[in-house]
Amino acid sequence: MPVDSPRSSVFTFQSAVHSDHVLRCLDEQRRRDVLCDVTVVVDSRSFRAHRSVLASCSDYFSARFSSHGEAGAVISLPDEVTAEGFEPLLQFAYTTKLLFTKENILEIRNSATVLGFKNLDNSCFEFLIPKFFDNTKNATNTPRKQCCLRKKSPKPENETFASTTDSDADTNKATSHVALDEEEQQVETTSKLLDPPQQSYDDACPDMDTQTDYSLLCKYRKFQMACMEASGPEMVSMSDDGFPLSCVPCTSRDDTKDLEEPTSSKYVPVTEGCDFLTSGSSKPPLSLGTKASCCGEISGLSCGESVGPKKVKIEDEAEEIAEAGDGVGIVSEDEEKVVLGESHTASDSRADHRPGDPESTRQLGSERSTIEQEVAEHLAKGFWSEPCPSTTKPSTVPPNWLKQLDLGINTQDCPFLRDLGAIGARVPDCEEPSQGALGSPYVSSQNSGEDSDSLDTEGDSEFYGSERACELPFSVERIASLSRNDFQQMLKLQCLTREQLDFVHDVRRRSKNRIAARRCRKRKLDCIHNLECEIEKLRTEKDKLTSERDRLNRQRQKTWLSISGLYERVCSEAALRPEQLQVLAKYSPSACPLFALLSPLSSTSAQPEAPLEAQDPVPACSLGLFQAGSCGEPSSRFAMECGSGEGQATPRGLAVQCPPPASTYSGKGFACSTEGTGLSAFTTMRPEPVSKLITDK
DNA sequence: GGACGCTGTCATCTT
DNA sequence: ATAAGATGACAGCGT
Repeated sequence: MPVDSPRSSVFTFQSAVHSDHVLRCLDEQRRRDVLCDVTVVVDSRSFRAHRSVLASCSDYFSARFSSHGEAGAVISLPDEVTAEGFEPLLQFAYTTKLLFTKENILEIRNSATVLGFKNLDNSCFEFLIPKFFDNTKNATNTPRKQCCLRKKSPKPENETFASTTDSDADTNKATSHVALDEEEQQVETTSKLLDPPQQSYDDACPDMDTQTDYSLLCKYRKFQMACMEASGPEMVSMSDDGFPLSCVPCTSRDDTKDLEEPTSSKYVPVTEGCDFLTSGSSKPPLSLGTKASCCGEISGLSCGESVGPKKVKIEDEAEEIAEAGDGVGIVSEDEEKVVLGESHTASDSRADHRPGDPESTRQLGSERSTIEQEVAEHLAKGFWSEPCPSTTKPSTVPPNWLKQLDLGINTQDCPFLRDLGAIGARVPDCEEPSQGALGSPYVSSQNSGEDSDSLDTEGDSEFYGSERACELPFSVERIASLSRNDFQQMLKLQCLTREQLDFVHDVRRRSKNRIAARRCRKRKLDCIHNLECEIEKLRTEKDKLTSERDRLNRQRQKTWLSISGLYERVCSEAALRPEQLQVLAKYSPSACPLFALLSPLSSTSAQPEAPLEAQDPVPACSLGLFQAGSCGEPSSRFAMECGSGEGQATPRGLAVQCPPPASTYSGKGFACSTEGTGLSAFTTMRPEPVSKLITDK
């Protein structure tokens, strides 16, 4: 039931080639070193570039340029960035194409992470790397998951990301970093100035090694808390990722399948210019690259998997991309080549689609997202609902949604439905309109006809009864994507009935909730993934510490044996009586190598009953006493007082029974320390003379 | 046919 | 007070 509300059409012209042209010119300028205003030095190699381009692509450069102003004509990148990793990124910045090989993808990924390369974040690598490397076998060889590296990615301190909330920031601030290994500490230092770019579900993508960003996950409070409890503050500090166009880190069935069948797709370097791929297989081409997704879901799709069940995923991806604003895509041309490229929207889709090919259109339609369908519907209705008389349903449109659309138009006469497959890559309203056919501009109408939410959802279908009569002059996407103010303003501009208003609000509510649910689920998955990552990391750390402890124990035993030998020797030569040794120990200055003086005793009365090996390897404190004693710290008096009575006057026994000094973990191993508890305790317990000596010192 | 995972939706709570 | 977002619970659907 059409509503006789005034309808005004707004048309948008958008050049499909302008952005490409600009980028090409910039790339050309870069190659000719024209107008380049910065030199980037990596690994002693220099790259000329434009600041604006670098800053546009990289959070790191953005921060550097903004903080250094015009000062830095030459920029040296952090050590984490290698020329091998940076060069492809630079090329990507100017061409939207990332050329990589199995050999350098890790370098690229690491560089991209450190530099906070937008649109190329982890999800892409997250999908690809596991395919390159056996994730299970080489878990330790592949770069640490993003949750552990995220901090390495610089981000301007004041930069905000959609996914970064205040609470996130607070959490990060509150996070205390435990000692990391040197590398991490180094990076961490850098990161303090330049926080990692956090691509959120709305603007980013994780990685499979998904370096999912914990700061992003901070929204997921309960999980975050659980994470923090489970792994301590370090965890948060070490995690990161945004959900850069967040691709779910291979958590879907399809991803799993991909991982399980790594040979299903081959990834080899692709020649430049191999931009968008046409399906090399016999199956109809999929214009998946259009909505550019870095996720394995879509790329997996293009790699030969059954596409039928993917419909929802495509939609999902499309919406996420829509939210993200800029997509990252793995455009698989065939199973032999892989290129990462930014979305170029509809044009690509159109290129793949075979207009007029019913089979192609049918399959495309069945795979196409509901949003795309809606867009097509709106576009179609916007132009044709009035002029087109109700006729038979076109055969080129999937019947399942023709039923819902019930457009009552002849799609053969309607270019939008006729070429429905080409519209799939449309960018949501929140962005600029997508590009039209290849090389040609297209005209879109924001004046759409009947509104509809996701056509494939159960709840929505209810609306296609009475509510379908609510012909709204804007799209569902628009309803959902507009800000509150814009939304209200748009409603004010329209003369809508109460029914329509309710419908619109309901559509908006459900649409947003749908997206929120996706985010929520993604966060859960990311949290799980991060926890797994952290577990793995902690296991590695534990192994490392265990081996370090064993090494130190061996070293301590060795030292003990060595000193014992000296003991024996000195004691036998001095032949002092125990009483003499006690007196001597009591009043000896701390600088005096007391043990050497006391050692004669050990040779006579302090022979350990059990072999040294059988004892608890020389207690830490004993070595500490030796060391400290040699430099004048503890006195024998203290050593004797500490004794529990078994070894009383025997130097070795005293040493063995002395309470171990406080041990602290320095991150590199255990170290005995008399700091704090040590020296102060000595000072307190020592007889006056010795105490005074220490104090004087 | 049941288990399982994914997704959308609703209700409720928090921000 | 309201809107938006987060999240648990539920149901439908496909595998």
